[in-house]
Amino acid sequence: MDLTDYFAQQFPALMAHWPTLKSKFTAKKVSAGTTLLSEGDVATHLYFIISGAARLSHSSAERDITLQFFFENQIVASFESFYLDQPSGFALTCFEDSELLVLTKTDFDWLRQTYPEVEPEITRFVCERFITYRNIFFNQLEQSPVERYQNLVENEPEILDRVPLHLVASYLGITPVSLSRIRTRLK
Amino acid sequence: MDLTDYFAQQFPALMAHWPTLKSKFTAKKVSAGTTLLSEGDVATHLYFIISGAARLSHSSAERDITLQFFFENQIVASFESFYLDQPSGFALTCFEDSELLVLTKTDFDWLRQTYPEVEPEITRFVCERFITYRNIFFNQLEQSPVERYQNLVENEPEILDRVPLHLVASYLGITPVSLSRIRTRLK
DNA sequence: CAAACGACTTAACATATGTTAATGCCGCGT
DNA sequence: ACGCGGCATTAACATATGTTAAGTCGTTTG
Repeated sequence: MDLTDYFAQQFPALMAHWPTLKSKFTAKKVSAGTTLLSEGDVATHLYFIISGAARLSHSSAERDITLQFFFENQIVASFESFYLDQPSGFALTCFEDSELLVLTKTDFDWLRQTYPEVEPEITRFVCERFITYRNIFFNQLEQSPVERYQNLVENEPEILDRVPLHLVASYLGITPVSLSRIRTRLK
Repeated sequence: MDLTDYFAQQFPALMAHWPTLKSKFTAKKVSAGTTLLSEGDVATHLYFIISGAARLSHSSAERDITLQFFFENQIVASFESFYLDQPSGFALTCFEDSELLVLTKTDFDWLRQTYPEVEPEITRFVCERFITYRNIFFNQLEQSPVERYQNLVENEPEILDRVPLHLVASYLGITPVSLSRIRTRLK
């Protein structure tokens, strides 16, 4: 799946304007550790990951929680911030060297206004994002760390292959020490 | 604040059609313990609380979590289910004898279609609900039970006055036993 | 090439929570 | 009036987690 496949799937009506849309994306290379968006800032860019990996996270005094990982051929942004022009509750960081395609909010808004027929697709996409967030939080609330780890092994093994364990721990909402204990316990 | 004040505040454009809107509401009395919406069902009604109290909750095998309490002069529903026609992730239950005004989804949709100028207000309202949920979940994730209890005492003392402690515990994401210990510790 | 750094594991300790169970209190209904 | 049930508190116990610290291994870097 490449960028065109992604858009064809997520935004069929928008895809009709692909030539225009395509020209709005600009390429960008960043090194591991680059922050694309800080918590509290309003998102002004949307990214498509050509190669590399990013994480959406939320930090407090005590913890650093990863909400989601993003890899090749995925769109990533703090969508609710990008869409609503609200300060983001999440930070967005590349944890591998990455190649990105970037779409500015200005171009995005221009597309929305120019092609109003895509509006429902965008609304639907944002609503689905919110539902996704809700499900992520439900998992955190209703499952134990062990259960969450087992789910990860079952359903998202690619994350374990690719993401350093201390970030996996933050994804599970526990410390790296605790994750290590869980892994030995389950051996 | 009564129902008209509430609508004037939340939906000024909708309020212009108040006489029509008013006639769509029907009164309903329910006794404590009545479930207005079960988890997994699609919300077909919106409620305005004249008197009494309700809670929005999510149950799993292990826990029963209260996300929010609602009292007099508040609109309550599983908004994301009502708006998106999706199965609700939450149950809605009255935990006191309550008098309600009820608006059906059918009438709600009729209002939306008849007065399209209110659509942005509704979208905004739903987005704000999502942001509210996000903040509730953030609190659960980043604060300790003791901190959450202290926040409650500080910012929502009316809940402690009115809600039985075992429900307060479910609101804090802990067991009644643990809440009781926290309270004695803080004395 | 050696040192430094990052990632991961393991151990030891303190602590808070869940669980289960017993007790007391209060209100409600028969 | 009496008894039952729901609610809250308290105690005892098991357990998982966080914290701190130490140690290993591998890679990067000067």
